[in-house]
Amino acid sequence: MTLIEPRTLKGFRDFLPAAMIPRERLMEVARTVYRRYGFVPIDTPALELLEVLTGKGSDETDRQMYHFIDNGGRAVGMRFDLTVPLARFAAQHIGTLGTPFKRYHIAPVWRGETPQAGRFREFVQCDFDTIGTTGVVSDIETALVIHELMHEVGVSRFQIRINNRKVLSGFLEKLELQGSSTAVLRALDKLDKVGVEQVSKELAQAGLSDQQTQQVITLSKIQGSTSQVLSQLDDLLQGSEQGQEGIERLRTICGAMKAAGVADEFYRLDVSIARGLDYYTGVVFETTLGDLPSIGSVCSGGRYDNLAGLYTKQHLPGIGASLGLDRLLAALEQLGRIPKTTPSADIFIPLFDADRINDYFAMASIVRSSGMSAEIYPDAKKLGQQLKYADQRGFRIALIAGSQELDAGQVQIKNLATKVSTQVTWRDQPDELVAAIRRMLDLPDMLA
RNA sequence: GUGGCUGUAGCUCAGUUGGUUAGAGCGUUGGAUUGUGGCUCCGAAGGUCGCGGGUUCGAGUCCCGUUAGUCACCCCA
Repeated sequence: MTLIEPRTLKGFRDFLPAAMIPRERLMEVARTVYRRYGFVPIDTPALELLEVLTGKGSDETDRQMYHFIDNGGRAVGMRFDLTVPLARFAAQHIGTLGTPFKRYHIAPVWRGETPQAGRFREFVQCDFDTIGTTGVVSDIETALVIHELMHEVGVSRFQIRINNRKVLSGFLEKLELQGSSTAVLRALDKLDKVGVEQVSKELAQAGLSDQQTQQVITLSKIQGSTSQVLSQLDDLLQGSEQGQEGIERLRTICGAMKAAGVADEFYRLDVSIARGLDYYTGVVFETTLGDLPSIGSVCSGGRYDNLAGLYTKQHLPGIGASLGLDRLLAALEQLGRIPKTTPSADIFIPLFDADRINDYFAMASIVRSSGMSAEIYPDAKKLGQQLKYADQRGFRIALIAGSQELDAGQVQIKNLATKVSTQVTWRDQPDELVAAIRRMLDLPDMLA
């Protein structure tokens, strides 16, 4: 019989424990931060009817979507983000949920695009959105959540770049360029990457006159402290009601961030941030890592006017952002920030004497009820080999007991890092065992 | 979807102008007088050189195709 070569699909990956542990940690961090701000969890199916998913999508997302005909003849697609499912979800349930509604959603999505570093065909997004309100408080909260997420994850250098689509639209309106807004925004979005010259060329190709191009470039060159940027924008957008509205909101957001204790280095007003997606209408965010900008944005989002217009007549404005968990993880890995050792439990119990498994299980049970984790080695191998395993897995304490100790109701508690060990009588006094382990863990680490 | 680079053991790589049975380190595994690990020493397993075709007396090495990774475009988390 010929063997089937075991492999995963292009852009799809397995996760070994060493990768899965930090991955779960990251999800836990995201959950904790979201809950801290009053967001509640939801989940939706991986598969949706194709018409639900393609409704709003651009040609690009349609092309990247996995879809097929199911056994009942229905056209079905796999979700490529969490926002479209949210829109459908909101249209169906907002009546019972009420507004404002703040939810988070941590789940995998699928896109059939060419994989690259930090870009996969199956990846987890951690979305959070506030729907049913246009209040600036939600804008501020979104920025604060992003800021807190990055901190809690352990990234020390990052920058949340903030812009407002209204500033851009107001500006384009002034130049009578509303029609080519998408092209202009796309060109602006990659200013960082390709430089002024290339962007100018692209703008010219989009049908802008030399003067219009010049104006757009002037706008994109605005930079400096938040107050500097705001005053320059003020000048440039005199007479544009929409533009002034956008500037005012940015001013409020930055002021509140400062008041909330966010240091200047972590955010910046950046007019070139436009985001590709067309449905953003207000504030937009993009977060890049100071130590690895090339991997792109790890957390992006923005405000939209009408989330679920395709599915309901109810008007649902909102704002949200998405943390790219797998991209962030790829970045942390490239930066060497993923710890190598993967401790599976706190306490290791070698199977010293195969005839005394009842004693080992009794001990493990005591340890586990105290809230610590314990593992019993499955084979009665030589003690040295069992300890070697414990050592490699990063266990901190071993409970070693052969028939002699067990007959006396005792066990040896050994700190694997310091090699210090003590003897304790545990039979009929489980608290003694737990206390002795705690004492052992509190001892200063002699090797450190 | 388009183009550039890469693909040798589980991992990181070496492999000379094409020339016998393809190597190293780490890891895995067994042992070093059957109750205590990380070090050391000895031994072992593990490779259809990504896959398929071609050129050649002979291909890991050259050519073509394909697949996967990677980078750029596009798009985006």
